[in-house]
Amino acid sequence: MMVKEKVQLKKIDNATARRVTFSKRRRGLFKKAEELSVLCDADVAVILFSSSEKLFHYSSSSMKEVLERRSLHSKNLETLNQPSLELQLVEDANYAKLSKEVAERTLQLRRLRGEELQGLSIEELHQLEKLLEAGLSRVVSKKSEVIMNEISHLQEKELKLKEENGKLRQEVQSVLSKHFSITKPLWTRINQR
Amino acid sequence: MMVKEKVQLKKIDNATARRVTFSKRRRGLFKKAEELSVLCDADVAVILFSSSEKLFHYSSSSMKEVLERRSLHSKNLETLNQPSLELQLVEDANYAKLSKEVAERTLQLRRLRGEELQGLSIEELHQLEKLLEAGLSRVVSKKSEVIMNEISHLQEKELKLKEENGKLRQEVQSVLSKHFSITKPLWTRINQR
DNA sequence: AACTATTTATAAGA
DNA sequence: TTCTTATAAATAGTT
Repeated sequence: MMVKEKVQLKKIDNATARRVTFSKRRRGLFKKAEELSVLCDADVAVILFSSSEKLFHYSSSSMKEVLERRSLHSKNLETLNQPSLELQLVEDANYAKLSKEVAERTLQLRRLRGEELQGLSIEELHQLEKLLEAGLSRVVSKKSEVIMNEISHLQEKELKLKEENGKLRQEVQSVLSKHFSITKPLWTRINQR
Repeated sequence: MMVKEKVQLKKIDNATARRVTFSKRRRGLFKKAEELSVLCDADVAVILFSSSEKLFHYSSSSMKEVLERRSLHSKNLETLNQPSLELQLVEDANYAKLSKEVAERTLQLRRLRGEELQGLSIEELHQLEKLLEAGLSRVVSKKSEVIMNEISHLQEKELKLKEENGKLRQEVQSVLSKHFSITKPLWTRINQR
């Protein structure tokens, strides 16, 4: 169909449809921006990020000039530590995105700890439960694995030490018995240590 | 006239008409930007200067604070718009901090899901296990609570509906028995519904 | 990417 | 500026 009815102003669920619409409307938006800049002699800049974080931008020729003049100017002045408006916007947008991510992950962590559960539906709580059960099961089995490894490692060590110990005793006994006379009872006491 | 023919893509000569068109198309452009940001989950910023150098801008939520801070700070875009090196460094530090936080939370989330467990000590695995058990217990009990609430809510509804139903049957029975003669067996059948 | 029925934007007039 | 309305332009869903 072709625009059968008003489009609902909400995020398009289907990812493919969303990408197509983004592409079409982006071109439309840039075109409108261009027309506005020409018809009304205005300076226009449009900067946008797709949901996949890809950057697109349009700027009218005079806006470009302004931006470029500015960054050239600042380069001439001193170091190049002053980013262009455009670049700055990109960085700022990234910053905002990061903040959002921190907030999202923090909330999810709190929920996994069993906090902030008010308002969740039964289905959402169920999902959380499944996630926790799966995680718990993996953690427990990893813990067992590590513990078993540790135990067998210690057992090996013990064995080696016992062997060394035995050898040392034999050497000491053979050396001492050559040069000194030591009674059997003394050997018994030494070997008890 | 009302758009009798295609509009020529050139600067509008008449100053009044140009201002009017600027105002109308500016609103149109901002609307399109808003729609794009909502429909496609994109971040959008539009900045424009009228031919009289007046500043206008639109930005979707995640770019908003940024752009607004900027335009407040630098009413005077030509001169005072560049942050100091010092300020820039502070911002960079904040950015680095945020990145680190995102990374930390992401790792912790993955570990709670039972991923990325290699290299953890027995004690750390044990802590993780305790955390998951505590979270699971809280989530399960919250789920029970929500389910019990839902059930008692539904039971209340059921009760009300049954009461209403009973009243309606009585009314119908009383009206009908006044004006018609209906046998007991028929009532029994009706009441079985 | 092209098509097209609809919706949406908007130029000029009031 | 705002409203109206005829017309141009954009575009959603399909091919």
